[in-house]
Amino acid sequence: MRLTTKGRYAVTAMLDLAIHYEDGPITLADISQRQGISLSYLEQLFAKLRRKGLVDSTRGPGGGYRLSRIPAEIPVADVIIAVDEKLETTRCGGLGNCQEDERCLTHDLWTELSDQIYNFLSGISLGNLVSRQTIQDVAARQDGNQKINLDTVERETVAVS
Amino acid sequence: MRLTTKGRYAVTAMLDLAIHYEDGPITLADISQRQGISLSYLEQLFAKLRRKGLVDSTRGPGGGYRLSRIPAEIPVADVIIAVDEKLETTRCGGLGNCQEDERCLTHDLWTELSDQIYNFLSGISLGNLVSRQTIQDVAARQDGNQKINLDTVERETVAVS
DNA sequence: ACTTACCCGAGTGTTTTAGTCAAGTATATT
DNA sequence: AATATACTTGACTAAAACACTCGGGTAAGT
Ligand code: FES
Ligand code: FES
Repeated sequence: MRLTTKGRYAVTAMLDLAIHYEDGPITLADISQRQGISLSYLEQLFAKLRRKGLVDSTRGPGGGYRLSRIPAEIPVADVIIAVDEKLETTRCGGLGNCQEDERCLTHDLWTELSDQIYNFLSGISLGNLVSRQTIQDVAARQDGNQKINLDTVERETVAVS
Repeated sequence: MRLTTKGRYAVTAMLDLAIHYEDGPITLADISQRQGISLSYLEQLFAKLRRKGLVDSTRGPGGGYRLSRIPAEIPVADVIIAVDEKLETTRCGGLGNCQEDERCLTHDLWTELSDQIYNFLSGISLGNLVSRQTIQDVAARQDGNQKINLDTVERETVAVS
């Protein structure tokens, strides 16, 4: 298994989408600002999320991304797998052939661990996360900061023009 | 979290030691042969395992490594941590500061996942693994192959001399 | 027309991985 | 004492993975 920023960013971005689920399409620029993830990198991630059918996109002004299903129906595991991170800890990829085509000593252990991880992450949906108080708190802080940042930008823009 | 061959090899090697726990010191050459792990790489891993006090070493002919405690008292988690693989899935390393010194949206999720993984791997000891039938089967196969390989080497040596 | 915002592929510096290699030290056997 | 065994240490490296960036495109709204 490897859980890197790719998988973490994907879940973070999808969770942002879940939090603002009622607000219509959300632009990547918004997510980038709120979550502190580079816009170009987000584009890369959302290309995969779209291909896997987890999000729908609308182009042009007023466009953006939205979840293809309600948040409660999107397990975290699906998001991570969509961006190509495997929740697999075996060396053989489940084939049981990593020692000269036969199973190695620890194959069963890693298989059990993988199941454990997969079960945990499929048991938690985006909707589940959104309803948590601690996450609402962070979201509120981010929306506040974003507003402040926008105000600043606006003021600066005015000052320049 | 990253679970790579380093961690997997460490557990495999330690399990080999646990299986042959009653046979006195085991040489890295034996483990290398049975488990198909490069000798030099094993040396690197065992340097860490020794520093962390998981194995004891004896030098010279008849020497080798042995577990410092009985297999039942060595959890798999300890072995993985000993070779520097972190069972941590947060980006912040548990500090809760990965978004401009504040906690990010997904911090709690990764913390729970880390706990889940840690609990699973500390609940399983080398002794526990040794007692499993599937693992005994693999071990038996390996001992068989090793004997065959040794016979071959012996025959070849005789043939050459 | 013009702006917004998604779409796509290629490229790139840095870090990690998965080892190797060489030289040295302690111990046991002959 | 000589020799072989086996642990000990440190430095080194090719190749892969990571975490992005850049540049140009296309569709939709106003
Ligand atoms: S991990 Fe599956 S055979 Fe080794
Ligand atoms: S993972 Fe801990 S703050 Fe982001």
